[in-house]
Amino acid sequence: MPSSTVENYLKRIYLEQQAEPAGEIVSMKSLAGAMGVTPGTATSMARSLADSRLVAYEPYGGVKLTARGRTLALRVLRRHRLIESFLVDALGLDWSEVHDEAESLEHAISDKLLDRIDEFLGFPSVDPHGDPIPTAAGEVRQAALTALTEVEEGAEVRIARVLDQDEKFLRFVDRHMLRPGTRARVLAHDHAAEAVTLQSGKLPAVTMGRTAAAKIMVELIRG
Amino acid sequence: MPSSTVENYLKRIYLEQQAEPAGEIVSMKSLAGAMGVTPGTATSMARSLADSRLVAYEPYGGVKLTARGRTLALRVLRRHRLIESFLVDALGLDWSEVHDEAESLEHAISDKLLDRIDEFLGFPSVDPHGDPIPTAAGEVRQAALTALTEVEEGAEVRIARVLDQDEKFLRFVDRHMLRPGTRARVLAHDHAAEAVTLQSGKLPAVTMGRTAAAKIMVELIRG
DNA sequence: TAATATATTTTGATTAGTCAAAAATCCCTG
DNA sequence: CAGGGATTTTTGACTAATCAAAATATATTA
Repeated sequence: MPSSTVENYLKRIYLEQQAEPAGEIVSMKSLAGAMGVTPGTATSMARSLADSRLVAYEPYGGVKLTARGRTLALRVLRRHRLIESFLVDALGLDWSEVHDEAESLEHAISDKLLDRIDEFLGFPSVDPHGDPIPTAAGEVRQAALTALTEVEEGAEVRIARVLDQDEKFLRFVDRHMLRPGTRARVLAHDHAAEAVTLQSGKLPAVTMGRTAAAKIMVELIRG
Repeated sequence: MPSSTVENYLKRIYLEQQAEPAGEIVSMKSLAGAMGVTPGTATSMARSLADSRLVAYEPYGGVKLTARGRTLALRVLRRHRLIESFLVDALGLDWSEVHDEAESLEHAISDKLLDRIDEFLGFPSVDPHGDPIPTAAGEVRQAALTALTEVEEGAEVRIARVLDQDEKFLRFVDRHMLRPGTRARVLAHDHAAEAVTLQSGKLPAVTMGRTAAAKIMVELIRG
C-alpha cells in the first residue's frame, strides 16, 4: 500500500493537473512548490512514482498521473472530502478549520470507517466547500459551474464552490454570507479596478478583487 | 513532536509496565515482542528514547518511562480510548472492531478535534472495553476492580472491564452478554478444571478457563 | 562455579524521504 | 542561433526505522 507521502504526492499532482490544464502536465517546479520540497526531491519522487506506474514521467518532461495514479489520487481526495464533511456535519466544526485535520486523517482512516461515514452523511456528492466527492469507484461527478468573474452584471447566482482552503479566505467568505448554497446577486464588474461587487441576503454589498472572485464558483439562477 | 513510532513505543511500554509490575521495568524481549520488531531494534529505540528523556534505560537493565514519557504515553492512550468510544457511540461500530482503527487514528487526530469528541461524548471516564480514559492533564482515574477469578461463588457482579482487545475474544464476550455494564452471577469455580462458570441475563450459563476469566474485571454488587 | 541457555547489544546494511549544492539541460530572447 | 536565465537532474549526505546475524553479557542449572 502507498505511504502517506506517496498519497500526498498523487493528490497534489491531481490537483495541479486540474489547476493548470496545459496538457495536464505538472512541472517539477510546481510539484516541488505544491509539496513544499526542493526540486531535487520532486524529481526523485517523480522517478519513484514512475517506477510504481503511478505517473508517466520523462526527464525534463514533467509528470502526469496514469490511470492507476489517478484512481489512487481520487481515493485520497474522497477520504479527504468525506472527512471534512463529517467534521462539519457531525461534530459541528467550522468549515474553515477542517482542512488541516482532514489532511492528516485522510491517511489513517480505513475503508470500512469511511463507508460508515459516507452512509451516515447520506452519500453526499460535495463537501462543505462545494468540492465534489469522488465515488468509491473513482469517478468525479462535477456540475458545470461558472466563475464569479464570468457572470454578467445583475445576474442572480447560487454559490456552489469555493476553490481555496485558506482559513482567512474562508472566513472572509463566511463574513459576507457567501458559503456554498447561498444566493447572491452580482451588482457590478469594475474592469478597470479588476473588482466584482456582489450582495447576499440582507448584508451590505461587498467588493472583491478578480483573483478572489475567480475562486468563487456559482450556478446561474437567472442570467 | 514525537513520531507515531515513538508514540507507539511509549504506549506499549506503558501498557507493559502495567501488565508486569515486576519493578515496572520492561525488558527488551517483551518490548520487542509487543512491538513486533527484532530485539536489536528494541535496543536501539530504547537508547533513542532515553536520549529524548522519555525513558530511563541502562544497558541490560530494561526500560522504564520517565514522567515525561508517561505523560506522552497517557496522551496517546487518551486519544486511543476516546476514539474507540466515539466510533462505537457516534457511528455505531462494534466494540470488537474499533481497536485497529483507533490504533491508526490516534496518531493523526488533533487536540482540538479530540476535545470536541470528548465533549460530544459527555466526557466519559471509560471506553467501551471499560478501560479508563486518561484526563487531558494526564491522570488515570481507575476504579478498584476484581478479576473474575477472584470472585466468590454465588456473587453477583457487574462486568466492568475486558482486558483484551482481540476481536475473537470480544465476540465471545458479546455472545454471552458479558459486556461492561451488564450484571452476571458467578455460579462456580472449578479449581481442578481451572474454570469459572457464570451466567448473565436469561442466557444459559457459560464456563470459561482461568486465563479467559482473568481478563474480565468486575465490580461486586453483593459478595 | 563452570557450562549452557537466554537475553541483549553491536555491526553492517537497507529503504524512504529529505536537503544543499553542483552539473546538466532546456528554452526564450535578442 | 547563441547566450543566459530558468528549470531540472545528479550527487553526496543525512535521519528514522528497520532487519539479520555476529558478538557479548547475564542468568540458570547442573
